[in-house]
Amino acid sequence: MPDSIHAIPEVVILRLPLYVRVLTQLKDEGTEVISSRELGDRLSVTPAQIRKDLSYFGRFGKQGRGYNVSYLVGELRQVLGLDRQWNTAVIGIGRLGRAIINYPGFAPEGFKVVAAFDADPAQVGRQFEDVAIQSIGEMQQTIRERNIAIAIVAVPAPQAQRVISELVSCGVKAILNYAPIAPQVPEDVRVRNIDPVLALQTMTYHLKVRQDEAGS
Amino acid sequence: MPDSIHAIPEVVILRLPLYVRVLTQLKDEGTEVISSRELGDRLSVTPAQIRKDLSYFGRFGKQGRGYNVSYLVGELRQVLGLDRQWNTAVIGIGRLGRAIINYPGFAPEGFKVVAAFDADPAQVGRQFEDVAIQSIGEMQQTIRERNIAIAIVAVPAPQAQRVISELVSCGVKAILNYAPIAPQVPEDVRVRNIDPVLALQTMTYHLKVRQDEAGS
DNA sequence: TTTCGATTGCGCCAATTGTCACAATTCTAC
DNA sequence: GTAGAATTGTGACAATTGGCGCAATCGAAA
Repeated sequence: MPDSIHAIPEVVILRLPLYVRVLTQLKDEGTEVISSRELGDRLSVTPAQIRKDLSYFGRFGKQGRGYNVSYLVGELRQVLGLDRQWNTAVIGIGRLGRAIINYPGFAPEGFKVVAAFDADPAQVGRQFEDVAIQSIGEMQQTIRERNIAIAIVAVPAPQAQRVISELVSCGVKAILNYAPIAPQVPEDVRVRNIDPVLALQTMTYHLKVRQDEAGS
Repeated sequence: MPDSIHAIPEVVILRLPLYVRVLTQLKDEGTEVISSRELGDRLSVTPAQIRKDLSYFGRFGKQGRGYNVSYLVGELRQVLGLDRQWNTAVIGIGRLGRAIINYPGFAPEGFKVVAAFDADPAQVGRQFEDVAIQSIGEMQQTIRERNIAIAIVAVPAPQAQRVISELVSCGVKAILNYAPIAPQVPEDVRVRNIDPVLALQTMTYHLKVRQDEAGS
């Protein structure tokens, strides 16, 4: 159990899915073996970093040869818990929420939307892609019954913190948040924010420097 | 010019938009002054980190009092280059691309979609929200003419790297990528990826640990 | 077999990033 | 005016993260 000796840095966990993605692609292309150098080239990271990241979880490579792609991707999927299905619920069934329910990219990766909730009584009872919309009041019970571990929040910003707090009190420990806010949650709850505006705003700083230089 | 002495860590740039967002909200709520402690509480960051981050760009606070919200948000917007309009182009006008063009959240923040491109000739010429779809071949010229600094990529994964490389050769230095790939770009080009599956996959690791513990 | 080029895993060090703690300063209240 | 409470900005330190370099090992080729 090599992963129980030292705590694993969170940044490492954040990189593993990237490795999985590229390795899966390599596997589909028929590549059987890959070195940390080649993998690093594909991901724009140093080979040393890849080797170190992987070494937190085991010894997957062979000296002089590299990593067996199928084997490594399998091990990493297991490490990340991607070897099972995860049930999710979508909260907020507006344009965005409907798009999320219809998004075909989740299911093949093991993420299944099994419930949907909306505050608007007019929406309750409607059906999208096998999923019937329920009222917010039914959330706690459904989350328990359907073993929902991950919530996807797509409500308008003003309601987002309230909804997230409610999810937390339902025992949800992982939230994918599409609302443009900085949610406050207990530290044992993980939140990932999807926020294109924020992403754009982190790039303009560098563009500005460039633009200002050109102007002077 | 306090920001010219030391290079500013990239992580700091990544946090600034968060500060801007919360400060803007505070401003709207009528808060005039805020301390680093209160701001830190809202963002789940230590006060020291906020003070240090801000200190890279100037001295915005007053001892014994805190930061004037309006003033600080204005300064930070200027630092980030959010005090101007940024023209963007969307490439790939499928379901996702159309949703991006119609998304009402960009314009208020100064990001304007002024062009749209698609490889499918049947799409070319159609109009969405003031924006006429052009062929990929017209990209270079339009990017120059319309002063487009940021590209938003919403093409299917298999085409994404090719499109991104083409954008790079058109001189684009900032790309918001919705395709589930790890794009390779020169180091002077910035890419931010929007990828909900990847975000979910970074959370399951912790859920798995919890689940496994419960099982044993 | 033996040799040789390739590549891993990891100890150790370097670089980066975060936090502490405190002097300096501001505001308020009396 | 003065005292005291609050809070910034920053230098010094601590913690975290990344990368180098090399012994160990693998596979191929002769």
